[in-house]
Amino acid sequence: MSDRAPTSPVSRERSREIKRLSVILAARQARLLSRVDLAEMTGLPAATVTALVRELIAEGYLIERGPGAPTTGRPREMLEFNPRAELVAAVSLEPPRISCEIADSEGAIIAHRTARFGGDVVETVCTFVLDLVGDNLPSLRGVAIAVPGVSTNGAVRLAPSVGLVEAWPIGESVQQRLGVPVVVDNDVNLMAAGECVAGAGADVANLLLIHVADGIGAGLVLDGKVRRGASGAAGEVGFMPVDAAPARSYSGVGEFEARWSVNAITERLVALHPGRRPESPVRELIQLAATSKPAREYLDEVLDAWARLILSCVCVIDPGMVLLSGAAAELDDAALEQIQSLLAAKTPAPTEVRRATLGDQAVLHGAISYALSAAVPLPSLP
Amino acid sequence: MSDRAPTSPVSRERSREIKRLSVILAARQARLLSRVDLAEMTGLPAATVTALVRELIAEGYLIERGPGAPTTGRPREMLEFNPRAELVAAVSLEPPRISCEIADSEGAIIAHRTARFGGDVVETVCTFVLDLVGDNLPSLRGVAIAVPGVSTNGAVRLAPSVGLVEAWPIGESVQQRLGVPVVVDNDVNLMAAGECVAGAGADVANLLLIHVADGIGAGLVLDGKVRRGASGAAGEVGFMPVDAAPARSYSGVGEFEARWSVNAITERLVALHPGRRPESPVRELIQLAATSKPAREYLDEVLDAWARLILSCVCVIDPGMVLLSGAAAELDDAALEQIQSLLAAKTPAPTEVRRATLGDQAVLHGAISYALSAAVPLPSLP
DNA sequence: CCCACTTTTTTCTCAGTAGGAAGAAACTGT
DNA sequence: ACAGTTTCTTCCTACTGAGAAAAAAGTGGG
Repeated sequence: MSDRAPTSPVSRERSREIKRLSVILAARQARLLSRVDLAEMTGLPAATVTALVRELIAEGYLIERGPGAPTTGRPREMLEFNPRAELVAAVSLEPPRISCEIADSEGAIIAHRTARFGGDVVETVCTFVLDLVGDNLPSLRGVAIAVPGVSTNGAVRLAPSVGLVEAWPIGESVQQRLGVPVVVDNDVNLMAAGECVAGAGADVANLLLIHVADGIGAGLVLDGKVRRGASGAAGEVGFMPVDAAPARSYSGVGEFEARWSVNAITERLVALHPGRRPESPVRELIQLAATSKPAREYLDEVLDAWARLILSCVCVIDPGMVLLSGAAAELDDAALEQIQSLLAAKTPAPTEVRRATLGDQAVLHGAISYALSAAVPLPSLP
Repeated sequence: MSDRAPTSPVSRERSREIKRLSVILAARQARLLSRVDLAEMTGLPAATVTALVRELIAEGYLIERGPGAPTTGRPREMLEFNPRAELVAAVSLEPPRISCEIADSEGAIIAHRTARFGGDVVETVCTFVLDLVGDNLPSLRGVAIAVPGVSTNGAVRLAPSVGLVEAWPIGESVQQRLGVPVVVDNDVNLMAAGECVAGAGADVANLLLIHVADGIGAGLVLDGKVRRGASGAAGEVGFMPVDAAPARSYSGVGEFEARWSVNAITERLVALHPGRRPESPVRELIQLAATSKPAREYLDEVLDAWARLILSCVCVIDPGMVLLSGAAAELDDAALEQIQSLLAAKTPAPTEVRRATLGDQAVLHGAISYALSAAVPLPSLP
């Protein structure tokens, strides 16, 4: 796209798109508002707003909802933004499973399906999306595909631990088949985006989300935009160096996550308290720490290590807000307070640590925000 | 600015600014080009370009330089971009010293002055800038002020080590006095910006610059834009945790820089090789390591620590390129190769390590790029 | 030296538009 | 019932984006 000859930055086509997007974004944010409100929020003159609103009503984006609150003067005609005018497909690839949800721009799920797949992934994704969206295809604005590895330019280069082939441009193939924009990204990045637009981070423009599961990864949002880095590997914090670790080459599993991920915590828990492997080892460890001194000491080690990981990240990017996700979201208030204290003692910038709140819904909301941003990609101004 | 009522995103004023900026940016980049080139680079139609060029010639931005290379057809009239049409003041505050340079947009210095100051900083800065710019005041596009601490929104919150007062909105005061945009930032951030536009990082959009001096700090550029973080503390990598460090509260000096900055290296060098404190301790250490086993071992420790610092940063943001500045730029090829190898063994993403090339000029070029970006601040589109 | 051809630059032209102003509509309050 | 206020719509026009045409300035061949 960027290697095409540039079109005029002030063309009538572009001007029209800018006005439409201004109104759509204002309406999407406010949900219920009048033409006067739209004029104030966008800076467009009243005559222009009238014409745009007429158009968007005809297209189903806006619905007239009757008079506003009684005041002096002509009552406002309230307009409701219709999230069903913009549908998004959120696809999650966790080989051998694929799941797909169709949601409106508010996150309400309209249809979903989960299945195993082993054939052609592009074919499967397209079939799922088309089946689920059905007659609403004209309202489909974009597709977001979550993968558990590193993606660069829509080609997936997955972590060896989940064993999909490398250099696989599924995004472009799906986009050609479906005719809408398709974005592919790491699922932790999508979680960060989701929490930023609709979760624990909805009130900030910068945040770091740390997700602890079998691995440890992070999603970084700066100025409301997910940052992936030069090779799509931003947030691979599981590879943080641990001083005492033995030197070894790249193996797909990072030093830090080898010692402090859910797998490592589970191993240690079973050693401390022989029995069945717990479903939620972090929660289990916290409970055990109340009565067992060795468990208490180990919990302190874990919290100290996670606090140092957070501190390392804060030193680099100063996000102001850190969200803990996955197993790390299971920490109780005391543990959270402990991490906050460890951090406060050494951090160069005030940093608030919160639990992520969306859980399984984070990826969906992230996918929605991605797909809607991709749907009208206004080229950058000079 | 962002709390003002928005103006129309498609107004004629805005349209005019966009066209002018498109042409100025294209000309600035190309330096010598024709109207046909301008039309191709900006997407503007030929008629529009003709009118804009006439205007910019009248204002001194462009100079007609005669026919281009002979080809079939009417010869092109070559236009040269005039960097003197855009002057920038780069101010460096290192209490008790202040220095000021006036440069054109290519970095050519027109005037400079250094002095001690102790009175009112705003008054001193304004006096310096006005004196140095003289009759060229109409060409002054902006002022950039470099400080050795953390700045947020033009207010300087300096590191305790250099002892200036906190919460000091010099940027706004200078802007009101001079009537041009003023930006204030940490000098390491300005170095990163400078290397990105005119130095070792001129061919990339993302980079991390690590500066080793009495402290250790970093500047981060993502998508061509310096990132400061939520509190302006991004890049405070001197505060990276070191596993073996004793716990202590925030003291203005970070764990990592306490052990691996120039001061620390100097102390260790004097212990290894009693004598005068060297001017360039890193260079000295490298020379000593060729003949002294303890020095060799210490050099390996330093390089390992710096490599781990770089690895920590790469895990978080994946810049693709790391520039070493200050004392770290003094590493020889062998040492650089050693860091590159240590990194390659553990990094999740390919990362190239280079020396910064601009040295003392980096802050100036950073200031130029800041001031020119601030000079025409097109508000973001929706 | 003249002419055909090519390419660049400038001028001409006009359908479309941004947005101010005026008018219509729909209320409240007296 | 009417004045006043506020919102929404229509009217109007100076301006503009950009395609097309014309003018300009070369080269190359005969």
